[in-house]
Order: sequence, then structure tokens, then C-alpha cells
Amino acid sequence: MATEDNEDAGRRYHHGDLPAALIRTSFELLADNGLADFSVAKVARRLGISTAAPYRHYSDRDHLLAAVAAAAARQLAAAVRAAAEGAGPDPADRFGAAGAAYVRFAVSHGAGFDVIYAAGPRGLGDAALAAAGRELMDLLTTLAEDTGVRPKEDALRLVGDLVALAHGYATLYRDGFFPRARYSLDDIAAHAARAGRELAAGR
Amino acid sequence: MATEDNEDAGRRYHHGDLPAALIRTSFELLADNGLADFSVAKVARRLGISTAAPYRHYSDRDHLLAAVAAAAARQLAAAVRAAAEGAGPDPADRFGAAGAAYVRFAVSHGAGFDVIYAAGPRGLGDAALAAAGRELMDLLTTLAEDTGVRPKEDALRLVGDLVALAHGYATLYRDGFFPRARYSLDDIAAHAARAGRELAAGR
DNA sequence: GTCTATATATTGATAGAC
DNA sequence: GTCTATCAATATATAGAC
Repeated sequence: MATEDNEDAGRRYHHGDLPAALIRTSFELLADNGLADFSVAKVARRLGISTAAPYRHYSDRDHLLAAVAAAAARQLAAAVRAAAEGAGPDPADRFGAAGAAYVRFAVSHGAGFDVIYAAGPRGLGDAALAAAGRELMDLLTTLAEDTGVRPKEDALRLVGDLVALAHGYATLYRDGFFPRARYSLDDIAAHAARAGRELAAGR
Repeated sequence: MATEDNEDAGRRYHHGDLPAALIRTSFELLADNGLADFSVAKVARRLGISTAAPYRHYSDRDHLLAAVAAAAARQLAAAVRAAAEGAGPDPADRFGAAGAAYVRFAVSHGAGFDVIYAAGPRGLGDAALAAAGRELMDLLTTLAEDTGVRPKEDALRLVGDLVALAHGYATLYRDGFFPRARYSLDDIAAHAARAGRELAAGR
């Protein structure tokens, strides 16, 4: 008889792995309402646990967000890598595809560089978060260098351009600046891909 | 003997034009802390008035923000227009300068499209705000068309690219993604100008 | 038109029972 | 490890005195 056998209808007591569940549910909350609306209390309510329970596993809000941010950075890097690999052999196409992948991820998960580099969590000096962020930036830098841009300083500028472009498209889309009635997520991802490709090709 | 003759040391009672002072002080608060940290109570405290006073002039938080957003849109349009005019005869240079002006304004005032097109205030259907936002977009569209991009649909795509790029640079800079130690506001404004110029020239 | 005082909600976080 | 109960902040907004 497992611990899950209780027929209490929505009132669960046991969660097997609450730390992991907190990360998952935090992601859901970010996807629905964005970082501005994030709160530990909401996460707890969504999980059906008390508002005190999360603090047994994450000492405060920023530590929870740091764990969420590190997971987001890893997933985002994987999505960018997969998009670049699936975009064919042209380095500019691959670079543009990376931008589109960022837009898709940031819009659908509500978590982009604003979450990954948020001031509060970053101030904690979490090593896992720092490493995940660095890995993501290294990946983008490699994709920029593959387009043939030299010297390294110019490649970094190109990365900055792509990040700004994709982040801008993603946040403005989430905020409703690009009307949902006229633009689908596919549309703005395609915009970001095209513009990123042009930036890479225009050097 | 003017009403200002009272020596109550910081305890003022009279403000001549409180509605205007509320807008001014809201701007200061946005510049310091950004939209996420904005509150009617903080504005009131900064002005040295009670937290109830603002509600005599703006029925709620969103109506105050709508007035602030309309003023921001007008000032931003003026800044963009001035930057474009001061950028010389080349339409691509002028277009890039418009992006740089957006970055400077959004960073130093904490108010860009996120404030101007924020969901709450926009839901009010304020005519002045809608007109100010439209004027700003028309200005950017004209600058895009001046670069020779056709048809109109392509010009609108170019505007979307510039807005996303500039907004991304501005918000990421404010959020600390581009380290202040290595990038000045002038640096990222220059980045936005160059990238905007490249986007315009690359068509 | 501005103030004081208040009602109500939400949050982050803690103490102590179980 | 989770809960109940609670505190201190802070916010939006309103009522009524002046």
C-alpha cells in the first residue's frame, strides 16, 4: 500500500520530491504570469501545500528562484543547441535559429535572461546558476564565431545584438505589444530568425 | 505672504498643481526603480503627501500610469525625432539613431514600450495615450520607409526589429545583464545605433 | 483638496505543534 | 517535513474630518 493511496480528494500531504515539484510548479507559474507576478505563496497554493513548506527546502524566495533560473538556463541552452543543429549548414541560418529558439523559450516559459540574470538570485553567488549562464553565453558566442565574424570582440557584439533582439521580441510579445490577433508565436520567432540571420550576414 | 511661507520643515500642505507633480514624481520613481517597483503609495511618500491624496486626481493606479505613459510616449517621440534629425542625411543612420534614442530614453527614464503599452493602462481606452502611442509608431514607420524599404509590410517588419532590438538592449542593460563596469549607456546606445543601421541597410 | 484612519489583500518569513 | 497560526511590511482603495 503506497503512501499515495489516500483518497483525500485534492488534499495531498506527501510529495515524494517536494524540491523538484517546487521547481516544476515555479516554471508553470512563470509561464502563466511572468516573473513580476511570481511569489512563493502562489507556488505553494498551486501545489496544494502550506505557504511555509517551501522554506524547508529553499531558505528564501531568491534561493528558489536561483534554482529555477539554473534549470531554465540549462533547458534554454539545450533548446538553442537543438535549434542550431536542426537549421542546416549555413552558420548565419544557425545563428538566426538560435534567436528564434530563445524567443520560443522565453515566451512559452516566461523565463529568459531576465530570470537567469535577475539581480536577487545572482547576488547569491550560486555556482550552478553561474555555470549554467556561462554555458549558455559560450554557446551563443560559438555560434556567432562560426559565422566568420572576427575579431572576438565583434563576435561578442553580434551576440549582444542577437540577445537584445530576441529578448525584446519575446518580452514585447508577452506584454502584448505585438497584438496576438495579428502575430502568432511562430510569426515573431520567424522575425527573430530573419533579423538574426541578417545581423550575422551583414558583417 | 505666499502659501509657501510656512516653516514646517518638510511638511508641505499645498502643491499648486498636484496632478502635474504626481506625473513628475512618478517619472522619477520609474527612473529609479522601474515599473515593477512602482506604487501610488511610494509616489505619495516621495512628494510628502498622504497616500490618499493621489486618488483625488487619478481614480486608481492605472489611470495615473496611463497619464504617465502618455507623457512618456510624447517625450520619447520628441527624443527620437530630434535624434533622427541630428543624425545627418543618410536614412539608415537616422534609423539607427532612432534606436539609440529609444535606448537612452528607456534606460534613463525607466519607461519604454513596457510602460506605454502596459496592459492595465491600455485597457482603460484612454484616447490621449492611444494617440501618443500611435504617433510614436508612425514616426518610426516613416523613418523605416525613408530607408527605401518596400513594400510597407517590410517597413513594418523593420520597425518591429528596431523596437525589439532597442527595447532588449534597454531592459537588459537596466537589469544588469550588460555589466555596468564594462558597458556605459553610451556604449549600448552605440550598439543599438549600429545594429539598427545594419538592419536598415541589409534590405 | 488634503489629511487621518481604516478595511482588505498579499507577501515573505518564522515559531511551534504534530 | 509538513501543518497551523501568526507577524510585520506593503499595497490599493475608501470614509469621513477639516
